[in-house]
Amino acid sequence: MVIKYQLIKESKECKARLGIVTTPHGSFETPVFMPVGTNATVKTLTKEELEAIGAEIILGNTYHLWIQPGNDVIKKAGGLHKFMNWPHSILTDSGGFQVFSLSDFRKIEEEGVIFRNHKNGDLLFLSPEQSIKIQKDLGSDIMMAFDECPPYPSTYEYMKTSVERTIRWAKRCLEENKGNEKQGLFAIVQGGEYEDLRKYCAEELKKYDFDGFAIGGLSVGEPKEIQNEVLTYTTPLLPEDKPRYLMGVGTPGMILDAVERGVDMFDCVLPTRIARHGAAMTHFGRLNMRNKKHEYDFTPLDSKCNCYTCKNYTKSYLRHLIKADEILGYRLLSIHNIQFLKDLMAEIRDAIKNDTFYELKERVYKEYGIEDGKDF
RNA sequence: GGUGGGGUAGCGAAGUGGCUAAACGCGGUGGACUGUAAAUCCACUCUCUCCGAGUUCGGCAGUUCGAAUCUGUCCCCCACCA
Repeated sequence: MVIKYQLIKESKECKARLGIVTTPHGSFETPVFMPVGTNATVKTLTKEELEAIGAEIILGNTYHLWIQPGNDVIKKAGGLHKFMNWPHSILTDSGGFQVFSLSDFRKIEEEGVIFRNHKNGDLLFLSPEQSIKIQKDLGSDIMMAFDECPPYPSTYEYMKTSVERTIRWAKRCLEENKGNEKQGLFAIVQGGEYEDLRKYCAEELKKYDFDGFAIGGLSVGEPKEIQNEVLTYTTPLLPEDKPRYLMGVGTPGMILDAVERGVDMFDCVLPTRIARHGAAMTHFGRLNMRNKKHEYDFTPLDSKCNCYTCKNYTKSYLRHLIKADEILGYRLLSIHNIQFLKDLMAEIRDAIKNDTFYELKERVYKEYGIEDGKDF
């Protein structure tokens, strides 16, 4: 296996687990949060800043890099690591999510998906083989299988058809990747809110030699209870000796819920996106830095945070930067928000180690003001 | 002093007889954001006892059923000429 997973400890309290994932570009402890860097950049941040935060693995995106600058450019640059100057691990999403999120126009066929370039309207065709070819050019450590991410809600009939196709596509990805000793490949379990379909999908995918397993099709607008329910019955179906990745989840409450059910890896655009929208994630809940109440507040963003931003700047200054639309404001908030989640993950790992997970979960829910249906 | 142009909500700026409490932009205030078409999007932004009502478009006086829009006059600003 290109990707190694070492299980360090299972929680005595719940399904949470502590592990170490090793890729060709390094290893990191899990549960882990992976910042999203779609366009070969974690928006606004440099490699040094990400390293200072302690990020060990980031995401890139097949679809976006395929249409710009083009996988050939990145291949010639020596791969995505060299291209973007990130010597640590990279996971690339397959483009499957863009089929879901991007286009009004798309036609899903057995062979692949026809859809339109969101920048210039060009007709594009993405298939499992094409996605893997691009990801090979990118040279990511972990590639994702090309899947279909069906919307919520979808009918059982549709979901069944979709899941069966996603399984066939996963096998084609595996076939296309045969002999690749440098990159790992994760399969994606779909099935929506239908337990038997999730089970079927997981059982089928488990038969093949994937390096890890993701749970997809969640965080697409379904209620939190459904997400938890799906995780409760899906995660135990996944191999214990491989990493488990919940795609697209990144609010503190949902991360805790998912870790509790045995998930190891997370990614989410939330910290970087809301930073650019002027919001900070703090131990006291979400702060909208545009708000007037921060005008004369000369204390740090988050008194419990030791990030670069909190060590050096005040709320008043950050509010000023955001209101003045100064780039530095968005950068400083991005640094803080990623650090915030990074630190939360460290706390989670400690809590698993010490079997104090529920204590932590309760505290975080209370401190962050997480309530039913409202998570950050 | 003369000639021309102009004074509209916090600012800029449309509107030139009824459909106008008045487009739009900025600013202001709040909200949203989940495998990134997102430094984006949404709402509110004259006053009030806010379903409804009341005062507005430099001031005053008129014309009219009805005026930000027409007339007179006064005040102020800008440009050019003396």
